[in-house]
Amino acid sequence: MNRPPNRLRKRAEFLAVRAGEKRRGRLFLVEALYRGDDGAPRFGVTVTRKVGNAVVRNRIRRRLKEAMRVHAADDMAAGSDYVIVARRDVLAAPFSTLKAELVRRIRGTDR
RNA sequence: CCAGCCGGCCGGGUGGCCGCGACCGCGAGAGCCGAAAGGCUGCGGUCGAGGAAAGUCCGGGCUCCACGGAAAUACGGUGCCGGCUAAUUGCCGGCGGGGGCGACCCCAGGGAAAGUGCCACAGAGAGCAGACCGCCCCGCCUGCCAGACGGCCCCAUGUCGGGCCGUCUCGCCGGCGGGGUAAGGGUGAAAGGGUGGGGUAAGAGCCCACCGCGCGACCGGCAACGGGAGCGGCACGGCAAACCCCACCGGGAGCAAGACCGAAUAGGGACGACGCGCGGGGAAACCCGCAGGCUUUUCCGGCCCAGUCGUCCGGGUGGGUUGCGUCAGGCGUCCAGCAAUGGCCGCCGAAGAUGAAUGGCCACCGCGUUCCGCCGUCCGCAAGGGUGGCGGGGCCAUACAGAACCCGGCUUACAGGCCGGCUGGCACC
Repeated sequence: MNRPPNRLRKRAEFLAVRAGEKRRGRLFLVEALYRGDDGAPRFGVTVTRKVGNAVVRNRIRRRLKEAMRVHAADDMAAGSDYVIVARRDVLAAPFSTLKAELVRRIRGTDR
């Protein structure tokens, strides 16, 4: 549970996930795509420049990474990729709210 | 104590739990991902964002490209003088101008007497100077006042007084025409020096004194520049951030530079194997005719008609490695220098990511601010106020902002705070 999940590294990988299922939420949008194998799940974070300057974007990405690592990693389905498109509200939201929202959206497809 | 000026510095700390990246050591030499190149996985230690990492505005290193050297032209940049630096549009020290009582601050600060151009609006006139009002002179006209002369009339008949008319002269008001005048009004960012006196019809550097201005022998300074005997009645407006002239500097692109490793697939080349519809021309390339195929079918028209497989080679893309942090490096003593800076010696080693590490959560302390109480001190008759200390409570725990090849500058943003020097006031000794 403590090991951080694998990350998406290439722009092509992010673009591929855009074709998958989209789940909108108050704090962020989650895109999910089943790759077709049963390898480890991966995730990535997208924060556009519209959200804020570099400090703001870094902080949002780090909070989401930490929330994924600690609370939501085990909820991801094997063989699936997830992209979290963050909104500015992630910056000020309490950490407990953030992790609850993440768990809810990640589990969304599993049923 | 109050008000202010300048310079330098900091940009929360400690701890706990869970994580991330790089390097080094140990272990394993095994497994996993990948076609390959290559990458990942264990344990321990060390290190891990800023004063601006920002804007990407200058300068340099480094890399590649171009180029015989050099110079010139074009284009771009810079622009008081001297120094410093690898270098600059940077920094330091001076000079000049402007502001402030002062500490100090600000300045795109070469040439307008090489030339061209512009100076809107307003105003009479704007670089040729220029008469709108005003002032003055001359001429003419109307009116008024005064005087002189002449004529007529009144009566109290005067060496007196009064009235009317005409002519002339002086003055004044007004009008018209001609001329003088740049002192005044008015316009403007700017109106061809200022003040006073003389002078004049009125005025005017027309003349004089002082101030200003220009030229300037000579003196000081490396220079910018400063001082200045004497001379000149004054001529020369501003804009070069309009063109321009002068002096100096500059080849271009940038780490997505560049170097290396290196697939699948498509395409290129070499070799080999199999194959190439018929006829004519031609050495061949190729051309013509017929046959065949495609264009839904017929005609017409158009197009196609030699490759396929195997091995090897070379280039490029995705991907990966490198470039990549030991340097114009930091700190300190001493020396030279007003300083920027330079030199000697000693010590230290300090981020290296690439959808991009340096984090998440929490506790305590502390800074700040505000309120209450007590104590000291100063002002005050008092009420009250200023200031300092201690104790307690509340609030907040934070600004601007995230390395992306490196370095030196500049500019911009910034909660809160610390230190030093200086100036002007007030009080006390």
